[in-house]
Amino acid sequence: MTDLEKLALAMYPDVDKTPEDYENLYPPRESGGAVTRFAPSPTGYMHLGNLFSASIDFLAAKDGGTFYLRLEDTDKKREVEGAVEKILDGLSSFGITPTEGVTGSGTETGDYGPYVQSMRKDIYSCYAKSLVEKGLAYPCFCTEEKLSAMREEQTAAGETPGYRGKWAVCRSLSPQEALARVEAGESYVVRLRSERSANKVTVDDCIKGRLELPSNDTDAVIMKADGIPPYAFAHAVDDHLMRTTHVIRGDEWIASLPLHMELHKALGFRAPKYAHIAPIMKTENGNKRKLSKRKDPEAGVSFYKEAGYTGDTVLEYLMTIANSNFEQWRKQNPDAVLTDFPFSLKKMSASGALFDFDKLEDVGKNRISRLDARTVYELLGAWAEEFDPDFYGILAKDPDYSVSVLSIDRGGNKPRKDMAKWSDAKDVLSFFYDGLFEPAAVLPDGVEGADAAKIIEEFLKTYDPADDKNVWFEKVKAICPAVGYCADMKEYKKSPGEYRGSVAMASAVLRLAATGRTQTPDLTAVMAVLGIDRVRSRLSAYAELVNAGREE
RNA sequence: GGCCCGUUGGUCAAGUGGUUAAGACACCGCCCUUUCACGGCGGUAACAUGGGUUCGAAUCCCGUACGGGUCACCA
Repeated sequence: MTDLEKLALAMYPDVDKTPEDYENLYPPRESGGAVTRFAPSPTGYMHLGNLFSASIDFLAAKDGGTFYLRLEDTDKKREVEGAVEKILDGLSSFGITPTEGVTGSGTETGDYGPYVQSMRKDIYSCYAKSLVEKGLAYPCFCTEEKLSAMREEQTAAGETPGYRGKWAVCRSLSPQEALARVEAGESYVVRLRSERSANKVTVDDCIKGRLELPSNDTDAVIMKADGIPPYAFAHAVDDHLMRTTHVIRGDEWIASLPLHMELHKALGFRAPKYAHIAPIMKTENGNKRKLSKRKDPEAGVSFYKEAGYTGDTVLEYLMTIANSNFEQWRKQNPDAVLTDFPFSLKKMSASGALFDFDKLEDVGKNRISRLDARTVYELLGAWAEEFDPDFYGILAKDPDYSVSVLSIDRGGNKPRKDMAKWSDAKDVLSFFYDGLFEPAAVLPDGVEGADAAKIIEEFLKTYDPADDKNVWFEKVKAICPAVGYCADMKEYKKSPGEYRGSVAMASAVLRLAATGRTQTPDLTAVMAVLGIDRVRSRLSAYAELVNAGREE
C-alpha cells in the first residue's frame, strides 16, 4: 500500500465502494432527451430567478428528456424548515413538475438518487478518497483564522486572494506528515491539488457561446471539515452520476467554471453542457441591477401568487424574455399548452433583461381574458379565499351570480381585458355586489338633477332585462325627447345648443345611477346581470337623491 | 483592483457583410362607439463610442466608455 493510499484510508476508513461501483450503479440513461435539473438550496425562499431557471430546465427536457429536482442542502447553516414543501409548491403553482427526484420532505422518486445532497455523503467521500489516493487532492489543516489572515495579507499585497502558490502550505505536506496529523485527530478540509496550468480553458456555453477563461489555479476545498462537499464538488459528482446532460444555471457561476472543469477532469468525468442564463434585472436611480431578495418584493415568487397573477401568466412572461419568438408563437397558437412551444436554449439572450411590469400585466390580461367565466370564478375564488377572505365571502355567497358577473364580455374574439391579476378583480367588479357598491352622489357633467330624475322615471317604465343591446338603446333614445335631449349623436354634435342634453348624457345618468361609476362594461349586460330589482332600487334611489339635491 | 461577460427605440427583442433595421409592450393620434375596455389603422422612437478591414459593417477586428458578474470550509 502506498503512502497516499494509507492517507486516503485514514481519512475515509468507512468507504467501502469505488468510483467504478457508482458508475455501474448509475448507468448512462437510455432515453435520448436532455437531462436537466433544478437544484435549489432549502432556504425557504424562491427567487424569480429560480423560477426562471426551473422553467427553462423544464422546457429543455420536455421532449423525451428528464427533469429532476435535487436538493442542495450542503450548507446546513442556511437551511430552513419546510423549505422543500415551499419549493415543490412554488413549482407546481406554475405548472412545473419534475419527472424525477425529490417529491417531498424525505421522499423521492427515480433511480439516480438519493437526490438530497446531505444523503450522499458516502458517494462524495468515495470520490474524495480516490482523489487523495491519486494525489489529486490533499488534506489541509489550515484554520479559518489562518485563512482569513492569509486573505488579508494577499489583498493588502494586491494579490487575488486564494489558496495557491506559496500560500498553499498544506499542499506540500508529505503524505506521511499529513497521515500523522490526520491520525492525531486534527481537523481538516480536503483540497484539490490544482494543475496550475497556465493555459486557458474554453467552454462552449449553450447561451453565451465560446467562453475563454483563465485556468483554475487555486486549491479549492472539495470537502469541508464536516465531511460535506461545497457546491463545486457536489455539482461535479452529482451531475455526472445523475447523468445530467445540461447544467442550466445563473451566469454568476461562469467565474467558477474553470474550477468545475478541472474537477470534472480530475474525477475522470466528461463535463456536461453548460447553459448560463443572464439574471433578471431592474432599474433603480438609472442603474441596472439584479433583482434583490432583500430590496425587491417582486424578486420573490410569492409576490406573484399574492398579487394573484396566474401561474401561466408569470411563466409566459418569463418566456417572452427567454425566447423572443414566444410571443409570435403564442399569437398563432392561442390555445396551445406551453410545453408545445419549441423552446430553444440557443435563442436565449446573453444579457440580462429588465423586469417589465407592463409586459407582465399585458400577458396577464390576455391569459385571463381567454378563460371561461366558470374557470375565472374558481381561480379568483381560490385566490380570494387565501388573500382576501372578505371578498371571497362576497363572491361565494352566490356563485351563479358571480359567474354571470364574470361572463360579461367574455368569450368571442374580442374579449374584455380588464384584469391582469386577481387582485384587480375587486375594483373591477365591486359595483355588482351590494356590499361593495358605492352609490354616486353626483350628476354627470352638464346634466340637471330634474332631468336625470325624469330620465330614470321614463327608463323604468319601459325597461325589460330581456332586451338586447339594440332594443335597450332604442328605448333610451326614445326617452330623450321627453327631457329635451337629442337622441341622435351626430345631430347633437352639430348643434348642441338646441338641446338640453344628448342620449350619451342620458346613458351616463343611467350608468352612474346603476353602478356608481362613469365607466363600466356595456350597460345592457350590466343591468341584465344586476337584475331588475337591483336596477330599480338603485335607479330610484339615485333619482330621489339628485332631485332632492336640486330642490334644496 | 484582477479576470470574465454584455451593449439595437423607454422596455423585451429580430437581425450572423448589401434590409425602407422586423415584431411585441408602453406612449401618442385617428377610427369604431351611449362610457370604459376590446378591436382596427397610423405615428414618435434604436444599432454606446472611436478607429480599422471591406466596394459595402448593426453584423468582422482593435481600443474606449458604460453596465453586469465574480474573486468563501455560501449556493
